Amino acid sequence: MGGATTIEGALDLVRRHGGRITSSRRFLLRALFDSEGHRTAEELATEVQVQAPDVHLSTIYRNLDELERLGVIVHAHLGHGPATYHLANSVHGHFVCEECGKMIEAPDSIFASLAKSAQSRFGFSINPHHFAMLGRCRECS
Amino acid sequence: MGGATTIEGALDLVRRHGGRITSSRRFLLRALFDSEGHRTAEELATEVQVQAPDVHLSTIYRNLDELERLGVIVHAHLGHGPATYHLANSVHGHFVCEECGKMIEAPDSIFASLAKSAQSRFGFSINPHHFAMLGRCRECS
DNA sequence: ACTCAATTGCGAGAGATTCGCATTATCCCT
DNA sequence: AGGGATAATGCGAATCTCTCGCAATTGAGT
Repeated sequence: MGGATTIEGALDLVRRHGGRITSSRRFLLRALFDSEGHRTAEELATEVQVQAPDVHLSTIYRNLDELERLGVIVHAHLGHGPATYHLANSVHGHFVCEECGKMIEAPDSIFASLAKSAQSRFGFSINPHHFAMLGRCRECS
Repeated sequence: MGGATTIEGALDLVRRHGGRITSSRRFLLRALFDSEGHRTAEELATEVQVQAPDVHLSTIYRNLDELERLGVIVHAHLGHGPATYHLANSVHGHFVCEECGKMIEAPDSIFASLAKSAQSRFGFSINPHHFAMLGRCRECS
């Protein structure tokens, strides 16, 4: 939610918040919209640099931060490595096997009853997207 | 489970696995057993160094790793900062407010129905202790 | 005591991310 | 179109957390 469903929509959002449209932003958004994958800042930088070799990794980080503040993307931690980024309009939970690293994307509905108990027991509204739920996949159990 | 309920029990476990009883291990275990808190490696090092100033941070990390392999302690990630360590015999889930940082410890039972759905839908056995569940606490909602 | 392997202290290194700063580029206003 | 304010960039250095290599030390069985 929040977010934007197209590159131009995202750029509009940037503009409306006093930001400027730069080519690194355009390239980064293109990389992000290109696939629904979970990619690290480094991977995104590599993709952007195919078209614009001078875009620096620190610029990627700064733009990722800004796009996250604007609600266009979110980042998630799937394990001990670097964070991964993806579009905010396809948020979901993550189950990651501690043994083999396999990742399963889960619809929010699977967290519904946890959300309810956390709310009634602690007044806490969960956001199940940010950190993965670890465990063992079928094969590794 | 796994674990050990006393310092001497933990040291026995170390010994039985071919490890040696050193004073830094004893001091570290004392710090860990001293309180049920969630403490970072750095905090534990500071505590240990009150009694034994020469114990190096890297020694703390190595001993924490070993104690975790033996099942005496576990580490959890409660946010973007450093990992926190605590005794394995008091594992629990963590709800952390994204706004104010407040942390709530939750009994495993609250994850029971999520565990059941993850198992039946994906054959996945969850371990809800490692990464915190983010969200908003009552005050910040 | 003696020996051998486990452990330690120390500093350097690695991985991910952030920061400072001078330079460049975008956008708004004539 | 031209100019000025300021957002954004490139670059390297710094930060934070944790890991590693290595020589020196120490614990524990004989």
